[in-house]
Amino acid sequence: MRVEPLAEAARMLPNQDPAPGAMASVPAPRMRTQCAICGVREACLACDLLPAPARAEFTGCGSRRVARGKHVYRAGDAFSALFTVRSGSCKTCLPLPDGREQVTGFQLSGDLLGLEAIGAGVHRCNAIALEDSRVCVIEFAGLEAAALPLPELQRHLHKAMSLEIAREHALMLVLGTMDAEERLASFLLGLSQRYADRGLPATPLHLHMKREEIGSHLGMKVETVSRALSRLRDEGLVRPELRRLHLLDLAALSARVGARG
Amino acid sequence: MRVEPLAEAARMLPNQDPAPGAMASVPAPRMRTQCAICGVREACLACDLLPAPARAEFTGCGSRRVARGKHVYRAGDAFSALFTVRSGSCKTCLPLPDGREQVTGFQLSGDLLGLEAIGAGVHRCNAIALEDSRVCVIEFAGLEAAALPLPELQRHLHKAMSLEIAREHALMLVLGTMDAEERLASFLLGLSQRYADRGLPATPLHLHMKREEIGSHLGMKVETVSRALSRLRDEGLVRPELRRLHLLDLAALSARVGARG
DNA sequence: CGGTCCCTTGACAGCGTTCAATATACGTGG
DNA sequence: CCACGTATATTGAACGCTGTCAAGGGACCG
Repeated sequence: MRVEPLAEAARMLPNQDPAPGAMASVPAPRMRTQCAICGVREACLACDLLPAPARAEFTGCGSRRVARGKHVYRAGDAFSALFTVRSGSCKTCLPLPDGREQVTGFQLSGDLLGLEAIGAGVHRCNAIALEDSRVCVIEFAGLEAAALPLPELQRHLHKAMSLEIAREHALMLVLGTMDAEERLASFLLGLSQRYADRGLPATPLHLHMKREEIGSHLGMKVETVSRALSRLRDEGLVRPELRRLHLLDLAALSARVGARG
Repeated sequence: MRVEPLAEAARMLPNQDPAPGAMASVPAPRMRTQCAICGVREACLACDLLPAPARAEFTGCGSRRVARGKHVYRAGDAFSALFTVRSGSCKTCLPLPDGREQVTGFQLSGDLLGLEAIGAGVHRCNAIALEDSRVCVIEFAGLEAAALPLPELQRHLHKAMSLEIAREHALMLVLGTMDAEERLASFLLGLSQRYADRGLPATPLHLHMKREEIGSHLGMKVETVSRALSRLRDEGLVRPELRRLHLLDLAALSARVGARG
């Protein structure tokens, strides 16, 4: 069992984060140059943990391109596979009866998609690519079978699911206790941290999602997102350039999240 | 694999719930008269799914009394075991640096506690009994080991975790899109449904938690909870009697949740 | 019986939503 | 390459809901 993801997980959780209040995320698996099964760059859940003999048998793993705006899966689809984001990024959103949607999360490379569907056997949210992306398809039946003789793989799956739960607890805290500026600061710090985890520059960060999608994720309207962003800009904490955003003062952003982080 | 929990899970999720908008919950396992291992009434995760031979070896399961207001575990505790509520009820809450708390959930009999700690190896929230309760202690190392040769047990665990994730997505929707009355109506409908799942009368329901705890869970202040409750009372939808609450019009409550459920 | 905790209600202020207008970026087709 | 239309982002003004502050009543416990 690699230990880095655990350490990252601990850091990302409330009260222990170096950037207090930053929204927790499922830590990215340490990147490798190539997936042993799919032959695509970077590692994924199954590829990374299956020992060589099992890998040869585990054929339920393949990669798939997803163009910007296209679905990885739709609410209502029967559940059969998990996905990991290999490159690009996605959003997951619960559809509402009136046509609106609640964005439940944004996924960067290495993040898992579809964990919410194992229990019911049906996907409950839409997963949509925010940019041209590539996902790894992991047949869940095969994964479960492969995990039976492999404690390491089983533990990895359990941890990924548990971290997702912890991440959502942190988001509940954001939605339940913070005002607009705090929510936005928390979101930006978390995103920056996740970029850094992946070896990308933590600033400037490229926002692949619309303001409206950020708002849906944070429980705010577009106008409120824009206004909060403008206030953070006026205070010298960030420099927004549409989809590009410079973080100018991480400490001040953390302080802005304050006692609620 | 029993099928009832699956059906229940599907019902509890957005867009498919018989009480639209009711907050989703992890369905209670179908009750049995006695746990085969602990000898306590009702079944639990491990007890119910371990075949007889494995059961004899699995000693990491025992029950524990928890008095009202006492902790099942505390934030910061090392993770070693999951818990199921056998009787009574609990709350889980994320502590905030300033001493306040965010209630992440209420657990009734049959519900699992501690799933959020598997990933980090450390509990991130407090679990506190709302009334004199009894919990079943399930050593996680033993459970994982026991699950290795048992696909059924493994799947059960995966489903429980996945349903927890789906439940929290639904709560994010509540926190992100609903106003005070809708949140409260959704909460009460969900609670009523969970009581019914356990064979208890769906109304009147006994609220073991304080208004303040309901508020923390729903992202509202005590006064707002009280006011929203009074409005629902004035409209003839509920009849509150302090900790006792009659649901007078389920259909109207569902309608109140409206298009957002 | 007194004290504390919990719940409810009122008045007011503040923040976020709503409605509206404007500006800018992007995509499409000429 | 330019022109146009659409989508996205920002900003302003007024309204409404929820938070805040304050007071009072009632249940439970020692």
